[in-house]
Amino acid sequence: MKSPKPRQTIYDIARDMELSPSTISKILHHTGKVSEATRKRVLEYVKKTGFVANSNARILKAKHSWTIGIVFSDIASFGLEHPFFGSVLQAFKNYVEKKGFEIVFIVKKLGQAELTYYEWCQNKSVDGVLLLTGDLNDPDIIELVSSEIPCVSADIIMPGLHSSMSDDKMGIELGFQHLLNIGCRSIGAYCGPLSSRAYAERTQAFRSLIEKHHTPFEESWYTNINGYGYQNAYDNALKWIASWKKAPEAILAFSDDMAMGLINALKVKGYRIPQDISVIGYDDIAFAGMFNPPLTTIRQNKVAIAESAAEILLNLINGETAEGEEEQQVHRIPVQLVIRESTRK
Amino acid sequence: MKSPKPRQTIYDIARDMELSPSTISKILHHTGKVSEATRKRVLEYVKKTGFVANSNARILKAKHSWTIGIVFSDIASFGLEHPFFGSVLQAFKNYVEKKGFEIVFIVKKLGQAELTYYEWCQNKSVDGVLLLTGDLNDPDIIELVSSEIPCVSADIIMPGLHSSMSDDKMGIELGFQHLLNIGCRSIGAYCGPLSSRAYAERTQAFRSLIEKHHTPFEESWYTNINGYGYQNAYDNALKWIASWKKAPEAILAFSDDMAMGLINALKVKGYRIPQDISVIGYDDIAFAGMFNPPLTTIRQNKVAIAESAAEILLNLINGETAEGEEEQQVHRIPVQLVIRESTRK
DNA sequence: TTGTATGCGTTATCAG
DNA sequence: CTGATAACGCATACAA
Repeated sequence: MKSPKPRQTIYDIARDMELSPSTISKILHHTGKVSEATRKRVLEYVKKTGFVANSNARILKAKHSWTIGIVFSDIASFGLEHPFFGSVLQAFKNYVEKKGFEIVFIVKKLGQAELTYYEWCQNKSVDGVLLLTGDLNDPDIIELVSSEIPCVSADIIMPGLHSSMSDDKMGIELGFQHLLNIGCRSIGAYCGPLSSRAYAERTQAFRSLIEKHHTPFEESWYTNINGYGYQNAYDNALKWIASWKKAPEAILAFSDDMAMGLINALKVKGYRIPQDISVIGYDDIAFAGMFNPPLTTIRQNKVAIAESAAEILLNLINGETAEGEEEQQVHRIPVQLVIRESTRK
Repeated sequence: MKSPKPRQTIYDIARDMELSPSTISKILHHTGKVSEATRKRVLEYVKKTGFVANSNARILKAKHSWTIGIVFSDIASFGLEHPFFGSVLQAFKNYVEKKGFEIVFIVKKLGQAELTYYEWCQNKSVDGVLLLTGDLNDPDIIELVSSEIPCVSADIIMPGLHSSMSDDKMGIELGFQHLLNIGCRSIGAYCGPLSSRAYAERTQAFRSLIEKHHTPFEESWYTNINGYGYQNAYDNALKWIASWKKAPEAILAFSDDMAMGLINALKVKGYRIPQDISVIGYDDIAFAGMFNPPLTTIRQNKVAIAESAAEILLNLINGETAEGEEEQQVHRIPVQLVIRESTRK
């Protein structure tokens, strides 16, 4: 254990340069009037020593932290391992770091004390918040969103909350149309918890397409299950399949892991994919292409979602929101049909 | 945009209670002598208002931050999406949060300034560091590890650096023995970049097993490729397979995504898995069981690795390291053979 | 153009 | 047992 290399302060520099601390500070912040000569001199010295102002002192003084808080409530219970939101977070992180911001996970406790999200953010002087996932009805979320702290979401929609997410109506239409194109007539859907905005919207889009195209439909061809993840999808699919009087020719699964669970359950029940039933997934997670059969799926543009959210948030933070944009924005990012082999030719 | 609810300070409490700020502070920290009566009174009031001391002021004063920095250098370039390290990070986060610590990603810049890892940690008063992945030769890593800041690693081994990782020798032995048990005689290995400690160790273990068991072996049955990820593994596997004079009966792939790439390449080349060639993966990532065929693999205990690393680090931070343990510790976490269907019966 | 004084919110030291 | 005071490192208003 070495002893800490004592960190340089603005006082040290002032002493070394025979100037006052405030002059140094001014130069560092391009503020106030300083002679070109001393500015140059100090800047050189600073560059040489690599001085950077102590972060916590700055934050304390400035009352903001160049930090974005992340709400990643584990409704899906796998947090960072989540195949979709994990990717969005990574892209978001990359983007804001380029702009000089850091990210930090918002938790509900500080040391041993319990705080609400909002209190935590205040306490830490967080500049803005990304709601990656979250429960619309969580009072903590509501408090946070309706506070003065700029928030943006990559998933949920709430009055007054800016957000950026996939065009899910488009996604379901793309999938549905593809199934029609390859000659499937009867189309079912395998859906996750309706408490999730994404699943609710996809369901709505699906039902209106059924109506629009007068596709043969039995109510047992649609189901929404509780819980998340492959295993859960697999277990439920087994029961669902057993409930059919007759199998549909194709199924839209509303996430890739659900599609995988479903397909493996279908196989167990003796169906061949795609010969007997075509299945389309949603997300295009990394594994979709490695699955057997490789999944035809709706690709969400995770990077675009993340960057759009980041841009909105950074504008909000900088007060650069253009005229008329103070109103809630819901950015819809286009999705893309990726045709692989889980749908028949 | 609401106006901020002004945050309560220790002065507000002092005023309300007609006491001095320092008394409040003492009570909050169970330090110094305070009469039981006032202590009770203040504690009640504090609980009622939910006051929590401003984090940045505390850090500034205390010179430490109850924060663990994470080095997640993107040698593998997918960061949070990494199927193995993403899981380890999640488990680590869960563990330290329970103990009242937060995690934060260490970056090489602060605002627009470039810092080394060590400088950044100093600047932020980080209490300790988890090196999740990292390049042994990165001068930044070396500087950090040899500094006074407690560090622990979940992957790399360096003199003086405590670490916690899988028992990879055991893993390869388990896999090798299983292949022997099911009757495979000739065994090859598909390895990733040797600059990674894990791959280097697995290679070593593999080679000594070959010698020990006098297994038939041709040098073309072992290869190590550059780069990471499924696609890379797939592409390289195609070439590798073409280089064989004769195929081995079984292959140890040193990660699950490599196993998947390899298997899919083998299929393209007309081999059946496991009838023609048995393949064992390594990691047991979430998808291993969903793959076709479901992967026989060596399961790394991600949670145990993370928690062991967290415990070591927290002890270091609290100075509770037991006698004799100041020396470098390399905790080896047992792995487990998971038999599925990519190895023949 | 530069320097001084003060406050950000805590905590630790030292009187009272 | 309690309270004033200083200090953490920086940034700003104001004085020189």
